[in-house]
Amino acid sequence: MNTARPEEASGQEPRHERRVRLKDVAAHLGLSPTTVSLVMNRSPAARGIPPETQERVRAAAEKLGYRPNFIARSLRRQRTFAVGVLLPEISEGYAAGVLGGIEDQLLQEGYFYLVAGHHSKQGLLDDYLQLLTERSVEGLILVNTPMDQPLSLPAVVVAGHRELPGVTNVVIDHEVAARLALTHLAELGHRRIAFFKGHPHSADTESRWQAIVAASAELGLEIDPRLTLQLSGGPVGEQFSPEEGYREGHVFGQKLLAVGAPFSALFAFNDVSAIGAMRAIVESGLRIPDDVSVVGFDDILSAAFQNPSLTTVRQPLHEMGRRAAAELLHKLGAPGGDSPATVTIEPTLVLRDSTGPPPDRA
Amino acid sequence: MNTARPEEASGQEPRHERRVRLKDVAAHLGLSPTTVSLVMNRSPAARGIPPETQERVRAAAEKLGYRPNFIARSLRRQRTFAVGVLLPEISEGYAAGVLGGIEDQLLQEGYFYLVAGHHSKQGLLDDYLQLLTERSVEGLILVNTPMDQPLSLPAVVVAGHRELPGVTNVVIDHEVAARLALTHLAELGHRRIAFFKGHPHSADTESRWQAIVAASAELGLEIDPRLTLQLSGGPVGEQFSPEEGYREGHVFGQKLLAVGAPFSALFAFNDVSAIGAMRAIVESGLRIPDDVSVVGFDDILSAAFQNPSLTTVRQPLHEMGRRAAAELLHKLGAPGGDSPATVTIEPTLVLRDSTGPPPDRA
DNA sequence: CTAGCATGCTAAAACGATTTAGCTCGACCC
DNA sequence: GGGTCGAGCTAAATCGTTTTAGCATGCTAG
Repeated sequence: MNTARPEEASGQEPRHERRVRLKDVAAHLGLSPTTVSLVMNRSPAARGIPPETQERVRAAAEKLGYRPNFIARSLRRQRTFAVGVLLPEISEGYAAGVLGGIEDQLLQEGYFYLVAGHHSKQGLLDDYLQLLTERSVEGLILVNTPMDQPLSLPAVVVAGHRELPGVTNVVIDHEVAARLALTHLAELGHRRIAFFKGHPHSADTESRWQAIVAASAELGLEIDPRLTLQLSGGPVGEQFSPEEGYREGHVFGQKLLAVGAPFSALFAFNDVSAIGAMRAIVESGLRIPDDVSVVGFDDILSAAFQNPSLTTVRQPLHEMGRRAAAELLHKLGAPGGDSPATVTIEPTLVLRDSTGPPPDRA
Repeated sequence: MNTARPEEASGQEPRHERRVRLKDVAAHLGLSPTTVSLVMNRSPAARGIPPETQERVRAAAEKLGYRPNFIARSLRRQRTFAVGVLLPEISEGYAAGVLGGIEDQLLQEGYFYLVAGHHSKQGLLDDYLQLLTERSVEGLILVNTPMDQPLSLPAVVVAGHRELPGVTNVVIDHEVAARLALTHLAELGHRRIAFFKGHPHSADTESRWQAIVAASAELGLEIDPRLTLQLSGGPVGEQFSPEEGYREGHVFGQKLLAVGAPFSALFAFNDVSAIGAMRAIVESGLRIPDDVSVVGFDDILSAAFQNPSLTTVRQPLHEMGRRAAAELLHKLGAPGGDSPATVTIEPTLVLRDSTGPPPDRA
């Protein structure tokens, strides 16, 4: 019935009561905002404030439910503790895996991040880069995102095409990947191995292929050009969707069988094409792994669910994201410090049921 | 080492030149910051400023490369154009799909978002809720995230357990889902259908099962309790990983076959358990779909890659994320306005090769 | 007695915008 | 000649912090 109090007056709607500000705490204590700020931030300058007062301040802050306004603080300190992440799109599988790792690492270190999916459109990419800068992100992580201009912020690139001055690249160790897969096949006894090469526009294609060539030489395996098929990858700049990759794998599997040159194993460029090829192989009446062994690359979820389950080189996407974030935070913490140009991540071989010894030669 | 001219002193490293501020543009033109601000924001109050001056201002801003500082603007306007997203973790598949939709919608409308993965830990959830609030997000989207306390911000929940006052729930239309799947099976001629019920702690379990019961009645199908298996789902509060779900599906498929009661179709709770069950079915010597038809739920990527490919009820995750974001933006735009308590999204049935007519009865 | 020095605080200026409330000047009216 | 009006601006407050530079006050030392 008391109408004097404003919060009573608007009693109908439970209005958002205003957030408690530093100033409110100060007023409540009869102290200055400065003092409260110093205490709350455990600033070294709070040396001069007696423990008793400090305790009073903290108690009041707690009691009033004071929470500092991060925006105001950011403005004043010129630090946002936020980084920007640019990627083609989240649902892509690859990017989502990496993003998960980025997320873990950043939040753990008290940072947040803003994500923008540019859908492989240059215009959007430029716009979002602009917007992120306006929002004062402190650094950038680019996932699977081609970039030609030099960046005005500290940056780390995951699966990037080219080298950019000052930016760190996080890449999978293709040497190890090739050696793992081919050693496994060679030890099983395979000598004639077919390959799917990656799309010419994919970042990983070239280095992976070189690693395969090197590892083959090391192991004394010969590469038969007739058994080396290059996936097309669709229109420049766009990525194949997984379904398209699967279809292409299916078609290329059929092509491979049609070549006529004998082979007992296939090392595909990625899991989706491997899975597509498996379908073609099974359809042709051959059995996996009895007649043909198949090794994929990536270790997507479906790889484990295949029948037979797919042996594959696992890209630790989460770990790659984690490292990318860690590397960026390092740059932010030590500007001008020593940042590696490249961080290589070790893949692992996941042994499943799609590989086995080659059939006995008649 | 401090010399007179700072920018000369650090000449070695091409230091970040300071961002151009509003004040700089104003000074450059001999105008006041006020004027420049009015013009740049096309404020109605800029009515009084002659077009010629406006043009001068815009030209100068362009020339100097002026970009407003979003932080400062946020502080003054008390708007951040940012929302917070809480989810268990990004790589989970479900959440990543929804996040993709959220992302599309929000960026399109000029918002950004901050994501926090709480890994199903209450402590982390509370902390991140706090942190997001401190960062002044304007609203929240909770994906697959149980929440008991009422929230202090406008919020939309995707796949939430309970109803919260004032928050909008985005849910799949289970009625439609059940009808789609069961009608399909009934039309093929199936009468004896087995079911996997969801984990007791999953948000969707109860409503989906009720919908199944209702649809069965409608279609004159009888539900045999012996053919109704409830998945366990592991420890309370934790989610099964996909691999575990797959293994559970495999085990439950075996159980189902061991029951001895005849059935010609299985409607699983999700794709991973369906895929696991398919493996058990094939291993037992039965053929899919000749002997047993299988319908999944979700349409994960692997569903299309199975052999045979899996007929499933597709949850349009992207669309659900989009709608959630749209609904939140609506709330933000019209506070106190009319927000539906529930938004239901229509699933679709994806026909593939795991369903067919039942075997002829002898 | 006074300079010097802790001690315990605070005033005020940032940070970079937006926004409210005018201010100045000339033209026009009566 | 004084008042009014509109045109074209601007001063200053504000958002909520942090941080620099001091200001009182009382004690001690010389």
